[in-house]
Amino acid sequence: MPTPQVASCAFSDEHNHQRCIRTALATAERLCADRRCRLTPVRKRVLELVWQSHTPLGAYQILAQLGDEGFNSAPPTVYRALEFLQEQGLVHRIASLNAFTGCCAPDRQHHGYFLICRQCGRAHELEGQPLSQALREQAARQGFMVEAETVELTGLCPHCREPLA
Amino acid sequence: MPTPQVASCAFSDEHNHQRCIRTALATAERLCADRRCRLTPVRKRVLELVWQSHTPLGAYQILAQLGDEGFNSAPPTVYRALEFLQEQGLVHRIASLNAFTGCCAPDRQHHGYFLICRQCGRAHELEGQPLSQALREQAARQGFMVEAETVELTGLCPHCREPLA
DNA sequence: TGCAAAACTGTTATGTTATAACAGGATTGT
DNA sequence: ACAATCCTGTTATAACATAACAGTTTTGCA
Ligand SMILES: [Zn+2]
Ligand SMILES: [Zn+2]
Ligand SMILES: [Zn+2]
Ligand SMILES: [Zn+2]
Repeated sequence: MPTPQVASCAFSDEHNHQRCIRTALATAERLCADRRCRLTPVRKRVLELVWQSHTPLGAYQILAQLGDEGFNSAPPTVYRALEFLQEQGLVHRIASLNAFTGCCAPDRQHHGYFLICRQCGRAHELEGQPLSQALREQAARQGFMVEAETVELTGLCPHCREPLA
Repeated sequence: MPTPQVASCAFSDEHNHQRCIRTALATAERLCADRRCRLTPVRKRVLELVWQSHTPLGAYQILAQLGDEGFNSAPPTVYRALEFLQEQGLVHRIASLNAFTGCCAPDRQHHGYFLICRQCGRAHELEGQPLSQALREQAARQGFMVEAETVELTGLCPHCREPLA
């Protein structure tokens, strides 16, 4: 039986996001078990907070929420949790926002490509194997060996365009 | 007669980089004159410093150099200059490095795509009309209107790969 | 079970990047 | 000359991120 997939839901109107969150956490639990790494309470809670937000969260926003809940709330706590979650492919860092968002396909090998709405702040993840191909060809022509990709497109999402049309 | 083009020279070994800098500054002067905007001394000097560096410069690195030269050296000085230069398309900000680099084709309409070497720190600008096309198609399928693109590929440049081969 | 190594967390301090807000000066067009 | 605009100086602070070291928990193995 295939893994339940969490779709990138940033621009989808009607859906039960609680379910997205539960699925994401369940997938994370399973992946960490498979990989023999530990999804500790702080790490799990950080992942949950990231998923609960409808826009990418800054480290200090996460930190503030952790503090309200009695967790330790010094910066290293949250940066360490985020580092772990990134290593496991459970969250992506969005460089142009200095913020973090849940990965919509943590059990698949991919790069995170994002459409980021400047109006509502939501970030939609594209799973971009085709893009990857085109980018790598350009790079190869220069003799460059690509190891990591940052692809972030900023603009207006379908909802935020609508009023203007 | 066409505009003299400044090539992206980050990964090219043998060239007279002083000439690159002079050309970049001359092009900037001309563009600003055409556009009736002012390439003031600080702005010009910031652009020159950015071009002089073989790797993208952080704002505070620029600031330090300005300070040594008797310019005012509080952060807003350099951030304002950089903002102007970005608006005029004379420099690009590299989000994944929090750093700035001179644009290699300021008189052409384009997005800055970068190959960034994690070893030597150099950043090579690709003028990526073809990429742009592929990216926009993906976005269009989602109903997303792209306004700005951040495309930064990190890895090893031709020179830094060589010793490993 | 007992122990050592490894992994994780707590804590303090500091480094780095970026902007807000307001005052003053230079430039431009009329 | 004057007003509007643009540019710069200055102080303060916000936002983002890591270093370094101490202590605890977990894990694997004798
Ligand atoms: Zn992802
Ligand atoms: Zn939107
Ligand atoms: Zn450019
Ligand atoms: Zn290199």
